[in-house]
Formats: sequence, structure tokens, C-alpha cells
Amino acid sequence: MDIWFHPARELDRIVRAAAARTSGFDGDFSPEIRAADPRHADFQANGVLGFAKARKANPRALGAALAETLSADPALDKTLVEVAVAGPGFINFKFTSAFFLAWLRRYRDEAAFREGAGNLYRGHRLVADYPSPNVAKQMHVGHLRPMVIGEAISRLLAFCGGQVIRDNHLGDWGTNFGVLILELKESGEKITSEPEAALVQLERLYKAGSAKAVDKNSAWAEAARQELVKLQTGDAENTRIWQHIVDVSNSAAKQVYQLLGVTIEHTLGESFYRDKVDKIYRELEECGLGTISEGALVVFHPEHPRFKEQPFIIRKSDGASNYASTDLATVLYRVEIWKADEIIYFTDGRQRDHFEQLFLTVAKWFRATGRAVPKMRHVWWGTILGEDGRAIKTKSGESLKLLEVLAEAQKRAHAIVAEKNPDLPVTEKEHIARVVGLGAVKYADLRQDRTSDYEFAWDKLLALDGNTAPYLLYAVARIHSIFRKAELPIDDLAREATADALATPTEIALARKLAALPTVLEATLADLRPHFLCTYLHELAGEFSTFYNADRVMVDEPAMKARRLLLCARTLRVLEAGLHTLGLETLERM
RNA sequence: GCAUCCGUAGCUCAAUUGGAUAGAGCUUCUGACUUCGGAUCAGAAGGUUGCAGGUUCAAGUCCUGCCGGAUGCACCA
Repeated sequence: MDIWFHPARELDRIVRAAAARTSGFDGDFSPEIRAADPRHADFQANGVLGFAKARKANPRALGAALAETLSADPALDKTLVEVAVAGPGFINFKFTSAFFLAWLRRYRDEAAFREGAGNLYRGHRLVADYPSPNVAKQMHVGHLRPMVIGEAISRLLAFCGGQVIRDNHLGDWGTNFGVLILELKESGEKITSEPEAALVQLERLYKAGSAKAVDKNSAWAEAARQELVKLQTGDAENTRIWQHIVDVSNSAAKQVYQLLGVTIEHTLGESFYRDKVDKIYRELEECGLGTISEGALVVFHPEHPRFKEQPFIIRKSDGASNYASTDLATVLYRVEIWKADEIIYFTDGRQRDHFEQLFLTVAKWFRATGRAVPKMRHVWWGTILGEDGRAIKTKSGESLKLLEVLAEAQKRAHAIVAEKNPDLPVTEKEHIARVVGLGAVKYADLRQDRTSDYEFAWDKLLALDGNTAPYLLYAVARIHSIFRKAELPIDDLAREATADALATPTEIALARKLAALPTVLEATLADLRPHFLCTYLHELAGEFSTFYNADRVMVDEPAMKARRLLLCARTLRVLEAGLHTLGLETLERM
């Protein structure tokens, strides 16, 4: 029997084949292989219960018959996996310690994990649309999520074989530029050269301008609209001012990306598509999807309970483009130029209607024009709520600038390093504080189901105990320490060959957890929910700590030492691969 | 009003998409190796999964109705 990287898939195939040879089953049977509670088994087939119900058969008897076929199946090596029927008709598959030892020997490092996981997304060309901030604004805590979640999922897709194109769809073509340009001109201020300070200045100017434009019928508001029109019709001076604002915003954003490890390849903002929307209007009208309503070009979806009356506005009644127009043009560009077969959007949940309308519209439009419809997914998350229970917005979030949060996180981490490890060199303490502090913030954002809202709390975001990044990083550092002190290489094929069978309960529990990596990767990818991977890594670090406290690694018996070093090395490689995939850095000591 | 997401231990969150005895962390309490890092580990306590019905071999998960919260619904992005 081969040592499977991904047991659930293999079991599905084998159980289907076995059922075909077992009386009482037919082609409608589906095994429904699931990861099991480790107290019972590693995997279980749940399909017998539903199947028996539909056939009015005894599920336990059917399960027993199938288990008997499987027991005689040469595809299942009995020294590696045990089969049993349990409860009302579950079929349990329990791997032996021999299987786990073989698995650990075979899947040795990140390259092997990638190789094994690669079949999940191999051959796919995906565009990841994140973090797409608006220009001329400082980032606040709310901007953390698109960066952290977008980066983690992009890395995960790449880890599993996908070819990921990261595109920062910058909000650089909004109506706010009219106000901003007019206020800049009137005040006579020059934009400060230091990017972060420039954003502070621009926000102040925008606030002042907005106050004057509150009355939309005022002369000032009209003048601001004229500045916007001049920009949109290519006025040289306004274009220069606009470009300056975009450039300085990008410089500031890049500093944050670098700090957080966000790796953007392209920055094609909304402005990039401003000469590409006319084609969209024309095509949508030609294929009969677009209709004029209240002066605007809109798309209705008659089959949809809500969008039959709620329009998707793709050209405003004043003739200007909007978010929807540029999004449609963007899809076309990504499919035609980049040859994307999947596009993934990262925004908060408030834009769900927009993307549902976008996806429906693209599907119909592309079909009508004979194009292949790309797969499109909206990865959305709940909002970060302030203490008042309402979404933290830029206005109320002034005390919660992202850079301040990140600085505070590093400060708190530094205080702990200085206390625990005062003798480390100053620069290393600073490096550790950065990795631990930023890692804690990222992990806090990733570890809970992205679809739920959460209340912002300093102590939660910056926690350093419990299910947090430092706990995982500590396990990594401690394993490095074992090899460092023993002066042994971490990866050593010859040494691993001398390892004997896993024996203690803690060894086996740790090995079982390690071999669960592929199952977790698949579950994480299915709905693009990184918290599955976080939970797994936390549990893995926990199993390791338990093992480490129960079983001494550096023992005299060579075979026992070899197998325990093997467990340490694999735990290290899986933790590192997992954390790096989530966008966290790791440390050799802390 | 219509629609979407949600309500789980004192607090913050899980529960592999309908599976076996609902699990972690924080907090509190009790313990642990004078050799591998105590940023650790072992154990205890803590639950009528908002409420009431229903579906089925099986419901935190699906359906219906309430209660409570968040969000979205015509030219912002």
C-alpha cells in the first residue's frame, strides 16, 4: 500500500470500489469520508447510514458487510490501516503507528508538503484582489483584515499549486478628488514629501473641504464638482495633482505592506480602467442586459428575488462611471490579458450584494458574448466593531491608526523578550519583538472564522498567552533549541532511517496530528477559511508540548532518540510551513 | 418593510458543512521534572447551544415562528 499524503481521497476511491463488490450496495452509494474524532478513528465513512435509510435496510448489517469486503481488500494493508464497523453503521479507519512512521519518513519538508498539496489547485490561474485601500487616507485597524486575510489565502492557494496573481485594485478614482483638489488649490499648501505625514495632511484638507461641501447646492460644492470633471476629462494640472496624491498614498501603503509581509505584484487601480468602461456599456446594451432606468444604465436580474428590483448601476445618470463599471472592466481585463480562470475578491461583508450582482452580471454577459465564464468568489469578513458595538470607521477610528496598533504590539512583545531573555543582543531582541508582535496581531485576525464580526479590544489583538502566535512561535523556537544544543542537523535522512516504531501515546498522538495536515489544507481551501489552519497549528503545537513534557528526546537508546528527533523535525517543518503560509515569520530563538 | 449574517461555558472563540460523550484559550483553583527553554505541561471547575415547535437513525448545524444584535437595499467605494 502506498503511503497516502491525502488519505480521505484514497479511502473514498477504495470504499466505492469495495461497495461495488458488496451485495446490498449499488452505484448510488457515496462513502462520505470524514475526519473522525481521534478517540474513535482517523477517518470514518458515514455514507452507509443514509444509504441504508433510503433502501430501508439495516445500516449496521450493511456496514458490517462493507467492512468485511474492505478487510479482505488488498488495497488496504492491514499493518497500516485497521477497518471496523462502529455505532449505528459508521466504518472506521484507524491508521497504525507503522503508517504514521512511514508518513513522517516520506513527507519530510515543505517541498514535500507542497508536492502533496499541489494537486488541490494545480493548473489554476487565479487573481487575488486585495487589499485595495482608498488613497489619501491613513490606514486604521479595519485595513488589517484585507491585508492579513488576503495575504494568507493567496499564500495558501500558491502553496496548494495555484498560480496566483495579486492585484491591488486601488480606490484611486473616487469623487473625493474634486474636494481634495479644490481644497489643495485654495489653501495653497504643498503636499509634504514624507508619505505618512502627507496622508495626515490630505485627511485634514479633505475634512476641511467636506465641511464646505456639506450643502450640495453651494457654490463651493459646485466648484469641487468642476475640479472632478476637469480631472476626469484630462486637465493637465488636476491630473498632476491627482498623480501626486496617488503616488504619495502608494508610498505610504508600501511601507505598511512591507511591515506586514504583504506581497503585491500589480497595482491597477480603478483609474486604470477609466478608458475601458465605454466598451462595457456598449456590450451590455448590445446583449440586452443593460437597460436605462431613471437615467442610469442598470442591470436587473429578473430571476433573483432581490435583484429583480434592486438595480446594478453600471453607469450613473450623469454619465459617469462607478464601482460597478470599473469592476466589470476589471473582470474582462483579468480574463483577457491575464488569462485568469478564477478571481477572488477580498472585502468586508457589507459588499456582498455588490459582488453577487457583479457575478450574476458577468456570467450572463460572458455567456452572451461567447466568453468562458471565470470562477468568481467573494471572500468576505465581518466588521471590526468599536466598543459602541458599531463598525469602526475612519472617522471614529482616529485613535486606532493601524501603525499605532502595530507599534504597540511590538512594544508589548519587546517588554516580554527583555524580561525573559535579557542577554540577547539588542538587534535580535528588536527582531524578535517585531516577529512576535506583528505575528500576534495577524494571528488574532486569522484565528477566528472570518465571517463573524468581532469587537476590537487591545488585549485580544495583542494577547501573548494561550491560542496566540507566540505559543506557536515558542514551540518552533524550542525545537530549534533542541537541535542547536545537541549539535545535530534537523533533517537527516540517515538518522531517520534508524528510527524504530512509535510507541508512547504522546508520540502517536503527535504523529497523527502531523499526518492530518493535508486534510486540514483541503478543509481550509474549500471555503477559504484560514482559521481551520490556525486551529490545526495550535493543536499541533499543543500535541508537541505534551509530547515534549512527557517524552525525553535526547535519550541513550539510538533508535528511540532517532524517532523522537524525527517527530521534532517534522513538527518544526509543519509549523514553519503553516505559519509562513499564513503570512507569519518564525524564529530560531525568542 | 424586504434581504443577508449571527446568537454556544463568566469572557473571547471552535465544532472538518447533518455524525458518536459540544471542544479550546482567558479567568479561578490544585499540582509538575535540581540534565532537552516554565512564553511550558498535567488535572479540576464551568453548558437546557437565545426561546418554542418541526424534519430524521442522528440537529449547535436543516425548516417554521418569535426574541435580540449586526449589515445591505438607486447612482459612495
